[in-house]
Amino acid sequence: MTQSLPPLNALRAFEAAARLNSFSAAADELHVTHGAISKQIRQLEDWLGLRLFERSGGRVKLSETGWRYLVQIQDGFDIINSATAQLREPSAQRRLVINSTPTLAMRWLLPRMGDFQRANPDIELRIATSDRDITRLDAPFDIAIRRGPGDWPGYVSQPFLEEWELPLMSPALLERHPVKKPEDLARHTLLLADTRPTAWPRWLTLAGVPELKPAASLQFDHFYLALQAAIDGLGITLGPLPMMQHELNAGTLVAPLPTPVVPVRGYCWIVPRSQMDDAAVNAFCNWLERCQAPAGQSASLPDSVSTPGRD
Amino acid sequence: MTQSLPPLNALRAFEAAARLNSFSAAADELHVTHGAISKQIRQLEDWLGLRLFERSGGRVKLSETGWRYLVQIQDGFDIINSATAQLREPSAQRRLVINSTPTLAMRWLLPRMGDFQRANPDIELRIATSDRDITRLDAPFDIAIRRGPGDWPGYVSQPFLEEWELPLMSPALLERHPVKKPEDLARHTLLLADTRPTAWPRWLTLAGVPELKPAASLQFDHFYLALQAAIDGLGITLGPLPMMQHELNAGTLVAPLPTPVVPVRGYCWIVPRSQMDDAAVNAFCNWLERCQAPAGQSASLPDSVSTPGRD
DNA sequence: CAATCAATGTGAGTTAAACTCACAGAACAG
DNA sequence: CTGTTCTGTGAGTTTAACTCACATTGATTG
Repeated sequence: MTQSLPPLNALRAFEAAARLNSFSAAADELHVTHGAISKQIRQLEDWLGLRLFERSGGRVKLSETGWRYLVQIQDGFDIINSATAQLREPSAQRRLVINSTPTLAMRWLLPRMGDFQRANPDIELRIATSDRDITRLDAPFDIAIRRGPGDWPGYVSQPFLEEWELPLMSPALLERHPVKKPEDLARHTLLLADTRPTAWPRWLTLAGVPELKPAASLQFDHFYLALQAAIDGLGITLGPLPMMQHELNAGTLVAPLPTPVVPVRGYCWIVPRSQMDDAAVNAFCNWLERCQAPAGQSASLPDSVSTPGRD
Repeated sequence: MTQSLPPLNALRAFEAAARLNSFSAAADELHVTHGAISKQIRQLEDWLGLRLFERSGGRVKLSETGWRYLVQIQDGFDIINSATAQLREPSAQRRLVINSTPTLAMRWLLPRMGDFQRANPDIELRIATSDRDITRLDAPFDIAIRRGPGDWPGYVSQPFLEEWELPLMSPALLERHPVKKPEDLARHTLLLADTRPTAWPRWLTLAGVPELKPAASLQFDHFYLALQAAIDGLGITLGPLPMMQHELNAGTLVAPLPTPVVPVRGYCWIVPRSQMDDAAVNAFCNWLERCQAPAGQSASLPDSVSTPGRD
């Protein structure tokens, strides 16, 4: 957490000077003397053990290192700043705010949400997306959706969707570069996502090829991009079922290797305990629980994928 | 920026005490006395003009307000913390890092990226997504893609994709609720995205119905979700062309009202000046510039959309 | 060229924030 | 009841932040 924070006041002086590219302008902004700024920045540089500014002839120029540092800490200060501003001006919230992981929103919620809209025309929604742990969210929400089960004190949560993973790719790619056994993946581009760092290593291990090196890899920060890349034929992703069942049924994606099918954590809705009496919240959660896809729809698989017992 | 930051040292004491739910534990962690923590938190509360903890009988309990504040400022501190840690341990980067807006990644880059892969099999990519201004990014990148033109000192930028907007919806929704003139939008759900706050007001104004109120609205933090919601038949979004031309051609989406077509800022690639000699960077930028869709493909429009002069 | 200006650097001194210490009060457990 | 643990607070101490005045440097101007 805060175990190795630099001197914060000095950091503040640095941010201003770096942004303004001028110690005296920073001094003006912070209502101190230029000498104070000069010293604070020196202090910070000494603390860090490196130079953040290049100095020449009574002028300073932000170094490359300093610039990289600036763009990062600015975010930190901005967040603190806006958190503080929000604290001072309470905002009224009128619509149901759902905070979902992006992939689940794209591939599970939106395709089915027409049903919710028709059943609840008086409930307006806002969908915000994040992979963050709910305790780390910037904005309040009525319902969050995350992988679970999890430990969320002060919240009520309930699983509503299970998940297991297996390789998915586009039919066109499969036709161009057939995949009949796990070893064939070595000739492919694997699609990786920051949010699921252990997915491929785990699958490859269970498939008996832990040392397999792909021909190439394409990295994404979010999984929904990896899924879209698979649909666009860029490579092979580990795909979640039943979330992608619709794409399998439609033939947009195929599962070339039906085993191993790796069970992973599913999804839970998470609601602040204080919101549990809200009718709209309850309507949405009930709807989530009723969304499970019918079992055993595997017509488009090369072989029949055994779907683990769900009845 | 940093104009209204609370006393940072006090804030740090608050974060520790709130996280640990104990002033004395916070004192231990920060290597000060409990009295110091008590006073710092008092100072912060006075500065803010509100109570962050509920006190009873020599015990403290984080208030609801305090909790909301905690989860937000923790992010800020975490960012500063990890920026500082990164500064101290340089990390080697090996692949071309593209930082794109999510919508452009999903709808323009990924569908075409197979071409880039085939032409450049030795260039591995990482796609990160963000709507932030490039000066506010957490992580370094080789190439950023943002709406432009913009003012990016220290960078080289080049427009590569123009854009204009008009309403898009799914054919199924159009059939269910026909749209023949702008006023008909009043019976529909409009899809809104934080990243394009003025899009609908501007379009409605140009369409001559500035006061139009939709039957409902569905809000998203990101535009790519609004586009997916339109494809899933949840409502009408303002859709960008030529980005969504493929969906129009395929009949996944239709444009019920061909005018007004609103020109908006297009996209530029943005590269740090220091990276301009990199062959991989140049290959990607050149590819971006060659990606323009062929002009005049409007077979799926109810009426022929006049595509502004592009030849 | 010299003079001027604007910028940062720095030592000594001053001020204000941060902190300690010791005592106080409250709640809980045994 | 006593002992323990926790936060609260006034007085005093320490330290970080700051000012002030002078110094240095490079750019600009005449």
